[in-house]
Amino acid sequence: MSGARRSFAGIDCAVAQAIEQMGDPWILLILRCQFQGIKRFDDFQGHLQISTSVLTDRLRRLVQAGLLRKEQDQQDKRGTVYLLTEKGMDFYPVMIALHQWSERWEAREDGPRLELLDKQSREPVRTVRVLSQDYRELSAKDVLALVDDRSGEMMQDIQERLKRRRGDAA
Amino acid sequence: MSGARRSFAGIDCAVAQAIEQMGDPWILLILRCQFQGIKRFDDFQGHLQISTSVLTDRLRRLVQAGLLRKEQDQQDKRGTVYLLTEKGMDFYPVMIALHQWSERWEAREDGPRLELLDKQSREPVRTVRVLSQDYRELSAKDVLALVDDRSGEMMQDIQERLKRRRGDAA
DNA sequence: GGAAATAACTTCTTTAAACGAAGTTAAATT
DNA sequence: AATTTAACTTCGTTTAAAGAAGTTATTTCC
Repeated sequence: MSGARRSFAGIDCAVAQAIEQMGDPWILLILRCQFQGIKRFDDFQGHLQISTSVLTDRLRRLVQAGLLRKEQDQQDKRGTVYLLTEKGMDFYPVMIALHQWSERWEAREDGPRLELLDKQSREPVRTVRVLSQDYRELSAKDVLALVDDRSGEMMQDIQERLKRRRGDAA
Repeated sequence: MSGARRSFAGIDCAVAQAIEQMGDPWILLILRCQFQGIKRFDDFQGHLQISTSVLTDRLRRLVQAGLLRKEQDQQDKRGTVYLLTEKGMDFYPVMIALHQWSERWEAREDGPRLELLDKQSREPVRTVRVLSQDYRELSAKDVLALVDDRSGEMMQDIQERLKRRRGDAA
């Protein structure tokens, strides 16, 4: 981004918070590499063709956000390894959901690039979905997003706008 | 982004493709609004405090990418409604996974901002996870990412790098 | 043990895309 | 007919991204 890089920190919404940290192409690509087992500065660079200054910046941000931690490489003391924290590993469902969405809608004609198999059973993993307690697949229209009373004006503002439009319109 | 806006289109990887389209804060925030039922230009602007030029651009991109479609508002013929396509609706699991991840790691001290309930049962939706066929929760280390033979050099390059490092190191 | 190589950065300059503000067009309400 | 409103477009400025070159501290090679 440029102009004046906006902050979404003020928006009282979990997704906006997440986007504040993760809504950057390089951040997401670096994390994707992590899930493939890439841990070192040079390997990120070799794979992603990212400039050193940007890579440094994004790794720093990821460490600051608590998704990665820095450690000295035990094999080569010069080296540094960037390892996923629990918070970082917990991002895995988002990454896989993104991967599967992309495979569904931007698929190459000659089949999937990458198959994700459960190591234990050797079967493909399930498609990541929003599920009910009894495992029904839910779409957006099946889900009620209940705004908590304590929420800021932001969320309630939306609901009022929509109410006004539906009710008073025409 | 600036300098020279990088394209990830060349990277032969589903996630990179997805990030090419969706790895932008405004794109994600607009889509989040969509899932909340916001459909009109002014409502996006009122909610997100996004400048008109950027909003125009991002809506255009979303239409071009096939996640939204433009239609004339039936109530007010001046108006335009932006509606989710099937591809757009299919992004829902990614959004909810992101939401839940954020609630887990950036939670406010006074509880969740938004509760997601299954309309049918009124119970909370399940946490979005990567699941095996028999519904075991899988983390990254439980999943084998099998690279297809037909994949480009990119993916295989990673595997070779890692092999070399493990094998020939020390 | 000294020289060359390598890992992981910093610093610097250039560039172009993103941002915000103000202006525009066309439809609808008064 | 005049005013308001929706949905943009245009324009100038800002600023982060890219890329190249330089830096420091190990480590391997001879």
